Amino acid sequence: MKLEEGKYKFIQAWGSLGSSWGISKSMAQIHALLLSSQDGLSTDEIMEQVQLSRGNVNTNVRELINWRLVRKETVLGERKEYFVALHDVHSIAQNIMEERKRRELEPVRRLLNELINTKIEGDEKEVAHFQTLLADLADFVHQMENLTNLMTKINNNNYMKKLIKAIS
Amino acid sequence: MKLEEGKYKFIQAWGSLGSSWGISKSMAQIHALLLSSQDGLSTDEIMEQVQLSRGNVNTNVRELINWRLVRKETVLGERKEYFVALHDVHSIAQNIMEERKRRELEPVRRLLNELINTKIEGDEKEVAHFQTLLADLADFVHQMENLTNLMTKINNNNYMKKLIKAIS
DNA sequence: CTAAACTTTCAATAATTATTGAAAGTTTAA
DNA sequence: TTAAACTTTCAATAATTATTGAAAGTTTAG
Repeated sequence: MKLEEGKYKFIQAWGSLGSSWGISKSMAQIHALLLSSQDGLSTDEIMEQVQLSRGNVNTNVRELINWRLVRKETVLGERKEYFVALHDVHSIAQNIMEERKRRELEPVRRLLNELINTKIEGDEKEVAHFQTLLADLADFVHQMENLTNLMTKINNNNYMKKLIKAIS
Repeated sequence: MKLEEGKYKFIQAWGSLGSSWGISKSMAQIHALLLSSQDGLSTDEIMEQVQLSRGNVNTNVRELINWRLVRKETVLGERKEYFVALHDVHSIAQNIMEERKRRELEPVRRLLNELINTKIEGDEKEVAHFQTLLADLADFVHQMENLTNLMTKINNNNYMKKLIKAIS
């Protein structure tokens, strides 16, 4: 298989996988393209290689920058911006985990805290059940946050990585 | 706040959070309703309480059953089916992690393995970069799987839970 | 300044995904 | 059997989300 063919396959597949990750196809495709390119690419190069509109590329590249998965790079003497992916898989993983924590866990925690701090009236047994549910969920969120932190530790520590493997 | 109001709030909020989890709003709402009800509910009761069509409730309840988050229950002498949520938060978490592993990680692994097992031709340096990327991603997927397994262990082991907290 | 070379925005549109509800299917009691 | 009491399916439709592309905005060189 030619390299171009491999990259193409990777980009397309990453795109459709993106959907099941709750990430837009374009964003995933652009990310895959930048991951597989050692050097940075310009907006026009991205547009051409993944066949997307200028607006789409602009929006999704900026979203990738928000996720800290891509950064801008400028070449001395050129006006154009080039975009380079973060290539270290551990850092990629860490940034994705952190972003997910922020997007998925924090809103849940806000909701739970709000309800936990409200006095609830009604049938004693049912109220107790509901409050137990809230407390358990809050506990779970907390545990997930711990796990995310652990993940970060693993990335920075090969010994930790082995420990995880050993106790898993 | 009245219990009904609290439940209602929880159900609505869980529904919109569901979207950011890549789960349909209806499924998340039904799940929230069943979680907050100690006893099982029939299709008609669910329809009424979350204001959804029969088809929608049927589809999403079955999806919740697929995720192992809900089970059917029958009452002796009644034809109707009742649906009960799994109420143990640790088991819920475990089932969600496993389902996500199956849906999100396994397809990635398939893709990576396919590309890793293909001979790729092209500029030596670029091929090397691409293959490093594939290998790194495969390693990451593997690590995520380990982490999921660890999660399972934590659920079943309070000592482990403390250990995680300690090393995080 | 002005124009060229870019980047960003956003209303319109397309694509995808979720939801409905009526019809078909199934099970059980009599 | 038949009919009542359910559950399931699925084509039509609605709702949501992603994408386009042209216009507006910004920056820099001359």
